Amino acid sequence: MTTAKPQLSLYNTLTRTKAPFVPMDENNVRLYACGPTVYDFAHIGNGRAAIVFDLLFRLLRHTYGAEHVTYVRNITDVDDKINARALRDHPDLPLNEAIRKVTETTAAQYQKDVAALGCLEPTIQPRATENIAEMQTMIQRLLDKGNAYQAGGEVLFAVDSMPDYGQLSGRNLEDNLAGARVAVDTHKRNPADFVLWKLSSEDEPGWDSPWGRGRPGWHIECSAMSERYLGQTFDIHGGGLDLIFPHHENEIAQSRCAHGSHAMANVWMHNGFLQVEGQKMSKSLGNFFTIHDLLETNAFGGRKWPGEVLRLAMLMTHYREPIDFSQRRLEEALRINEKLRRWALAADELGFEPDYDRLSTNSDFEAALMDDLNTPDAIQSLHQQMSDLSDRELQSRPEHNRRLAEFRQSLRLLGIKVEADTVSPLVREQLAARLAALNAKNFAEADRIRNELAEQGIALMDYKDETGQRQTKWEVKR
RNA sequence: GGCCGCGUGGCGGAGUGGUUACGCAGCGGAUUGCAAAUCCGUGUACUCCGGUUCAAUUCCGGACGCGGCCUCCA
Repeated sequence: MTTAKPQLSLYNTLTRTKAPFVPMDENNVRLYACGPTVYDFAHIGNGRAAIVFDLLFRLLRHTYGAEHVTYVRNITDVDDKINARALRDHPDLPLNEAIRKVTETTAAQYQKDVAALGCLEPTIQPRATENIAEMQTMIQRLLDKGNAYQAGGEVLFAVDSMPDYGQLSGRNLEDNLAGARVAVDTHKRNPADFVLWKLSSEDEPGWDSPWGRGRPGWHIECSAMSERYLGQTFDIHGGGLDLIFPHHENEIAQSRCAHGSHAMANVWMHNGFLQVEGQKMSKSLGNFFTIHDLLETNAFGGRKWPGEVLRLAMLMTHYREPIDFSQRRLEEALRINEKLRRWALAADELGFEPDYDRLSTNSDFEAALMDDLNTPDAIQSLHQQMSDLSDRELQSRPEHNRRLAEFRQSLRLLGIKVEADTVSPLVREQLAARLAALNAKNFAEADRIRNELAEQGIALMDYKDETGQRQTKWEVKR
């Protein structure tokens, strides 16, 4: 009996519908996600985006083979916020040096943070500053084709030159004007026109160009880098909901006009926002948390949170829905994670190969993920699997091992990290001493040791083995 | 003002035109020297008002509430 492999379906912001995903080239499935602007620690909202597209990356690798997927996530290291931060933090250094210091340390911190959240490294992580020439080439092409013009010391994209501008966000130019919040720049032909290149003053970073020493606008880098690494048209482009307009809309405008193409990416995916304890996360409300805060400090809920718990807390909700990030939610994720860990460690003791392709996951689990990354449903399957695994009758059959391996693979596909803990030799001695006390029915001594270990965060679980001998399992509390 | 999305039991959270989601917490039980872990059992639900339908939480319309974008933003 063979069951058809579930077909991956994805919700496409461009069409506002869910549809089967058909890659342009099965041997090179291409994904681009907007990465961080490296001027400060990434916050947990950034973390959610990283996790969502990492999961998609994992799922694509699982489906098409790890070597057949290219995932590009850019690092934006040109930005006026970076300049401001450099001036503030390193007033004594020359600007370029100060900027490099800011971008390098921030980028390194970002890599560390998202790795802790269980994110794989993307295939390519290009930096804007390493792709200035590509941006200039694209800008020149847009000028040559009449989609851009120079005015007021800037090169601007002319939205009127693109008849179907606004497709992604579902808004037309009149809608935008109705809001009347678009800054009125007299040098713009249309108030919605946006900057491709702007001149830099002496004390701003800049690159020489045919239009003078300056720096690129915000949107052009993604157009240039995605073309360089993924081609003029590629499969999937992702980012946060807030990027739909103007960022992604403008990327599409630049790329399609420069290439004369019908599409920049076939599928556009956007993850939902998160709130913190029911409120919008903002520095002024004092509920702004970085990934680093959650991982390494007691700022949120008075304790540190393991990366895999944060990841699970995110995946408990479908990626397009809003999340209310709360302490209660993290506590629930922590509990679920402990349970997942126990079964995963049981599987690891049997020594299964950690190889995505060699072992299949549970089919219900996989079907859930293939349905537009329905992670809550996938987690439901994990609960079902654990429930099945604990069935005595199943445990007596060889199939139990296979099911255990499937479960382990499911967790891997989700990117939930599980690593065995270790304890010191001293703790091992205490465990042995306690077991001896138990066998001597010296419960007072046994409880004393148990309490002592509990204070170190080590929880004990007594049981009897097949021969009726007392045994103790331990667990490091997280 | 324009555009987009959401409203499910104490909490988290899928899904469906008619049948138990699931989990966390709670409660009861098994087990345990006591615990912990585990297992078994268990209550509470689909914002409101219309419409379509034999039947709506599920489709349509409206109201109310919440969030996002239109300006830097995951």
